[in-house]
Order: sequence, then C-alpha cells, then structure tokens
Amino acid sequence: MTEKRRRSPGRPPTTQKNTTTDQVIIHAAIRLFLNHGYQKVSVDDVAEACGVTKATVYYYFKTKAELFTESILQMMERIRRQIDSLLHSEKPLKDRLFDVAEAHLRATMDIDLDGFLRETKNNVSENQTHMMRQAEERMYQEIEVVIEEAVNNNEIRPVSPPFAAHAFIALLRMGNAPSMQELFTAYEEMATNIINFYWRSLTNE
Amino acid sequence: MTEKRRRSPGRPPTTQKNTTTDQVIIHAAIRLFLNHGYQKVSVDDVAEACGVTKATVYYYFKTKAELFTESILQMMERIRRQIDSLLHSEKPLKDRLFDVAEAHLRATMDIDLDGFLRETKNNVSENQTHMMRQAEERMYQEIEVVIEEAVNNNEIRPVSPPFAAHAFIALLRMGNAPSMQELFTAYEEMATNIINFYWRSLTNE
Amino acid sequence: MTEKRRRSPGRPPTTQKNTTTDQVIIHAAIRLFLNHGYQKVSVDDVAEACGVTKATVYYYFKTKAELFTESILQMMERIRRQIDSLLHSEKPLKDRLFDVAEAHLRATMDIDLDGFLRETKNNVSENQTHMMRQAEERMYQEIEVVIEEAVNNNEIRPVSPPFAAHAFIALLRMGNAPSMQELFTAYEEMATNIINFYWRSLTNE
Amino acid sequence: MTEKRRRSPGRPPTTQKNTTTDQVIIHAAIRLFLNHGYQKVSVDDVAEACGVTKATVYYYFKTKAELFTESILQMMERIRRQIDSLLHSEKPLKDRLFDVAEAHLRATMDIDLDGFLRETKNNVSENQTHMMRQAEERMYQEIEVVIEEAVNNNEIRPVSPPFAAHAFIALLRMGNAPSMQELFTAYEEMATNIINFYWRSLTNE
DNA sequence: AATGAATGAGGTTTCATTCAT
DNA sequence: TATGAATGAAACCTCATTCAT
Repeated sequence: MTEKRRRSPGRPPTTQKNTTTDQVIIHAAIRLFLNHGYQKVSVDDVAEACGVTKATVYYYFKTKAELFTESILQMMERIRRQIDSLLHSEKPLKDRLFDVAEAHLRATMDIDLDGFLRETKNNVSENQTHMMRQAEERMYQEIEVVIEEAVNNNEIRPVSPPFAAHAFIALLRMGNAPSMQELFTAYEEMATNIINFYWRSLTNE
Repeated sequence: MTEKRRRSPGRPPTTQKNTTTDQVIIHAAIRLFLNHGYQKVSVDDVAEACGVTKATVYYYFKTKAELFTESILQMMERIRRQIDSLLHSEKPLKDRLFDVAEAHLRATMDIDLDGFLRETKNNVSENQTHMMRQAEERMYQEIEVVIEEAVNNNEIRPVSPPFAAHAFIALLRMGNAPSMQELFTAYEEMATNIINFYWRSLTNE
Repeated sequence: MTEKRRRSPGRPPTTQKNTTTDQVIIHAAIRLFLNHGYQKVSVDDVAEACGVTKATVYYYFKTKAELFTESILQMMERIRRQIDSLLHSEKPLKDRLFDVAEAHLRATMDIDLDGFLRETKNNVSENQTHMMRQAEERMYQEIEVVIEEAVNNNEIRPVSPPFAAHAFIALLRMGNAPSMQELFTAYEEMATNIINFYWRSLTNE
Repeated sequence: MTEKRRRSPGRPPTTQKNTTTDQVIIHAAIRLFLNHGYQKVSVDDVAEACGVTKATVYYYFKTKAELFTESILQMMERIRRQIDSLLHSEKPLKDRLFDVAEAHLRATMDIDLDGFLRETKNNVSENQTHMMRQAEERMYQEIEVVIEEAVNNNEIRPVSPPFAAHAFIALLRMGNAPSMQELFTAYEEMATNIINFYWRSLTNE
C-alpha cells in the first residue's frame, strides 16, 4: 500500500504511458509549487488542478510535504537531464555553457528553483531535505565534471570546479531579477553577456 | 514558548523607553520574516516575540502585509546604509568590494533577502511591491555608482554598471547555498574567492 | 451550552438518517438567524446548534453570507407555500385572509422576517440580495392574485392589488409590536381585529 | 463625572449653542445607527464620523449600548415632537394624518425605526429597553389622543385608539419596502393612497 | 476634557488530515 | 482505486473596553 514508484531502475521503456494518476498529480504539483511556493499552494489546489479530489492526493502521498518532495525531486531530475544533454555535445565549452545558460534563463524565468529550497527547510523532514540536497548536488555535478575536464585540458585556467559550478548557477540566477529583465530584450542577449562575463574569469583572455 | 506576559489594557505606566513600540515590533518582525518567510510567521508569533498582544500589532499596522512591507523597507534601508559606508572608504575598489562581500556574507548567512522578495509578490499590494522594488534598486545603485567611477578612472575595464552590480550581488548570494558553506571554513575565505573571481572579470589581469 | 459532541474526523459511520447534513444546518440557521439576527449569530453558534463543527458548516456553505441567503430563501419558500395553501381553499375571501393572518401572527410572533431583510442589505452580495428580493415578491404575488380575482368578481371594490397586498402584510406586522401583544390575549382575536379593519377598506360595508 | 445633560427643564434658550461634544456624538451616532444598524456600527465609526477619538466617546458614554440608547431616545423625541406639531394644526383630521404620513414617509425612507428596536433587545439592558419602549409609546400616544377626540366628535366611527394608532404606523411602514417605492413616483402620491385606504376603515364612506 | 496605547475575547475563514465507503 | 464528509488547529482581523496621561 505504501509502495509507489514501481519502475525498475534505469530509464523506463518509453512506450509505456506515463500518465498514471500519481504522475498526473506530480505534474500539477510541480507547476503550482513553482509558481506560488509551498505555503500558498493547498492540497486542494493541486487536486483541483488535476481533476481529482483531495482524498485522492492523500491516497498517493502521505502528506503535503511528501508530495512536495517527490515533485521537487522529479523536477530536479528533469533539469539535470536537460543540462546533461546540453553539456555533452561536441561544441567548445564556452558554447556549451551558453546553451545551458540560454535554456536555463528561458525556463527559470517564471520559476525559481532556488528560493524554493529555502522554503523547504522548515516544511519537510530531515530525510526529505537530504534527498533534495542530493538531487541538487547531482545537478551541479554535471557542470563540475565538465569544468574539471576543461581545466585538465588547459582549456581554462585552474579553478575549483565546485566553486566555478556554483558561480555559474549564481550568475544564471541574475536572470530572475525583474530589473535584469528590463536591461535585456532577449534571453539570448542576456545569456551572451553572462557567459562573456563568466568566461573572462575562467580564462586569461 | 507559550508563556505570554499578561498586561492589563490601557496605556502602560510611563517607563522611559528609548524605543517606541512600533520599532520594537518591526525589529522582531524583520528577524522572524527573514528566518522563516512571510507565510510561516503568524502575526501572533511577531506579537509574542516582542511581548505585546496581536491586537497591539494591529494597532500599529493595518494588515500583516503592511507590517511585512514596513519591515522589508527598513531592513533594506539598513543594508543600503551599511553598503554605502563600506563603499565610501579610501581603500582601492577591490578592497572595498571585499569589505562589502564579507559583511554581506556574514549578515545574510541566516537571512534571505532574496527568496523573500519572491514570496512577496503574491502577498502584498501593487503599491507595496513597488516601494520594495524601489528600495532594492537604491541598494544596487550605490554599487553601480562606484563601478561607474572605476570605469571612468580606468581602474577597471569598461562594463555596464547595472549588469556588473547585479553580477556582484548574484555572486554574493552563492554564500547562501549550504554546499558552499561546506566548501569554505570562514567567511573571509569565501569572500576572497568570490572577489577574486569577480575582479578577474572586471580587469584584464 | 459549552458542551460539544466530539466526533472524530472522517465520514461518520452510516446511520440511516432521513435528513442530509446541509438541511440540518439550514434548519438550525433559520431558527437562529430569525431569533437573533444575522450579526449576532456566529457560524460557531449555528454549528453547535446542529452538532457539527464550524468547519463542517463551511464545507457546505462557502461563506456565512451564503448560508444566510440559502436559509432565507428556504424559509420564504416555506412561508410562500403555506400562504398559498391557505389562500386556495373554498372559503370566502375574508375567511381565507383570516386564516393567513392567524397563521402568520402565530408564526411570526417570535421571528422577524422583516427586520431581517433590512439587515441583509449590508451583508450579502448584490446577487444574493436580488434572489431574496425575488423570493419576497413571490410571497406577495399569491396574495395579489387572489385580490385581483376578488376585484374581478366584484367581491371587493376596485383596488390596486400590489398595494392591497402590501397593506395586508403591513397590517399583519403590527402583531410584532409588544404593545399590540399586550392589547390582545389571543392570536385569534388579534387576527379578527386586523382582518375587520382591513376588510372595511376593501369593501363598502 | 457621571452627570451629563445639564440643561434645566423646559426648552433651552435657543441662543445657546447646542453643539456640546456629547450632542455632536449623538448626532453622528443617530445617523450611523439608523443607516447601518447597531451591530455594524463600531464605536470607532462613530468617533471618526464626528472627529473625536474612541476614548472621547467613552468619556461621555459608559458603553456602546448606552450611546445607542441615548441616541434612540433623542431621535424618538424628535420624531414625537414633529408628529405632535403636525397633529395639532387646525386642519381636519384626515389632512393632519396626511401631513404626518408624508413627513414620515419622507424621513423614514431610508431609516427604519422599527426593525431597530428589535435589534436592540439583545444588546441593551432591561432598563434601557424599558426607556425606549416608553419613548415609543409616547410617539403613539399623540396619535391615539387625536383619534380618540375624533371618535368622541363622531368625526370617525368608534375604534380602539391604540389599535388604530398602530395600524396607522404599520401602514406608513409600507413605504420602506423597495417594491412600494417602485409603485409610486412621489411620497405625496404614496401618502395619498395610504391615507385613503386608512381613512376608509375609520369611516363609513 | 480628551486621548493614545494597549488588550481580551471573539468572529470568519482556511487547510492538512482522517475515515468509512 | 477513489471519494465525500467531517474535523481540529490555527490564521487573520475586529472591536468594545480600559487606563495612564
């Protein structure tokens, strides 16, 4: 009864329809939590958003916090996969970073993954926090790995990969500020500026 | 935690207090809102934190949103003044930026000015949002001004001051991330790293 | 008065009840609102009066105003039906009016349909007011119809039916005044006097 | 400290300015209570309406109920005097009743003296209720007296004066109903209809 | 005479959660 | 699998009232 997520490890066969009720709920929850934050979204809101009743949500998730955690984890995994694929093309590093930047700016414009995790702390259990933290780390790790490779290749100067990865994400978060959005007309332009600024620190150009 | 000081109604006997009640309330509110966010802090919490009753809080602030707005405005002003004073010493720019960075990291460690403003949007009136936005801008403007001067002096290479100011703040926000806090043992060290990274982008060294 | 039946959450075990919970609530609400007026009756009072919790009341009615409106509408409909049936017997008009009068005096003695609608205005939405106004009109219309027939039959002299209907109700409302209640010992006597007075105006006797 | 109303008996010399603070308060209170009812009007509302503070209101009136009572008493006395003067002209009775009717309709249009006293019961003390009841009786008594005289003069057929007085007031209250206001375009017309209807019952015409 | 500051009690409403079906 | 009915706790806010000045 308490066992959910029955998928075997690894990527599931894509033919399977993934619209089981719990996934429908998670999808709605992600959207709502991202747009309004944990506290403002009620379980009723989530239920209504996906055409089931509150009791149904509770049938699949023991508490609101659990629903939240599951949602975040899935979302982070999604983002991680996207970053992953963008980072592993054949382009030079600077171009790959640009791709990630543009995608991130476009996607994050109305969400806010970060301020999110902060709200989290007081609302979910130790264990849940831990899992989210790990998922977050996984997102960063892809970037760290790529940076480490570039350092080894002498493509960039020696830097601490974790630090550089965080700096990268931090600069991307600038895009959230309304005043930054006034400064640039297109995501592309914003991405260009951010990458140029970042790249200058990574190299000696 | 559940023990409230009981005071009977009516004006309290004149004790020469140096702080007015509304300021006491604002102080408590700032602390609580920063630590827990708008939604999680109840007006009762604020009242209890400063030894008055809920009704007293409502005597001074018409709504919770108004209390929140006033708190934020005062806090931002406080930060602005601090940044201001650090930025106007006689040291070279890099050192002044370092001072700001260190102070900011130390102060923000357990607060979260940023994730804050996000929550804001859904909770306060248009007008209140506008005032906060302005106060935020004022905080940035000090930095912009200093950067502009440095550009004019050829102390740093030509950059867009608003962009550079936001980038500075964005990098400082890295400090909030728990994983960054694991990376460095002291604020000073973190500040040094951030400033070095930032400075490299501003100059051609 | 302070003793509430405690029931644990969840659907109560199936007892074959003939009345649905929302009807139970409405019944209690009608009684309380009539006796004490909208403002004085709290949602808690209503809940307690029918052995459920406040939250249950809100489960069925979105707001206090909505509960009020529904109550009034049902009550008016009840009265309308009663008047209706009394007015459509085979007796002569005067006797039928007497029946209505007596029933009304007996029923309204401790309620106050009228002062009610006044309070209403400031408490409910435009739309709700509109619905109540319509329900009120329907109550009067039965009387208007009967009077119009009587005019056509020459049973009474020509009068404006709406005016005559309102006059009838207005005279019945005399019964509410405590000083009138001192004047007569029985509803029957009061009704007789009122009908005689009214009838004299409708005829040339 | 508890002594208010310092005027010597009899009508006060009209030159005296009667705008003492307590009178200002009463005036504002009457207006507000009439328009919105007892419960909806807060002591703050009254204070604000006459430019003083709540504490000032409490300086003059021990409780809200007392303020209410005083207001009602003064208002009733005002009405009583007006009715009185209209009833004691030299015109025939029917015309005098018409004058009262028209004045009443004009004045009561948006107030509602009656439903008022009902709200009262649960809010003021026994004693206060008693005083209001008496004031109300005094209003009726003028009419009763005039009717009794007319009976004695054979100007009208023999009726119970108290009953007739109440019937008169009851018919006037018809004017409050919005649907009646739709029926007639002017107060004069409404008064004419009501008086004709009433008069027909009092006489054998 | 008048007021500013404070309170306690209570009101409406929301919401996570539970339980029988 | 899914739900309708119910609840308890807590949130925001109002208001009559009091008291020192």
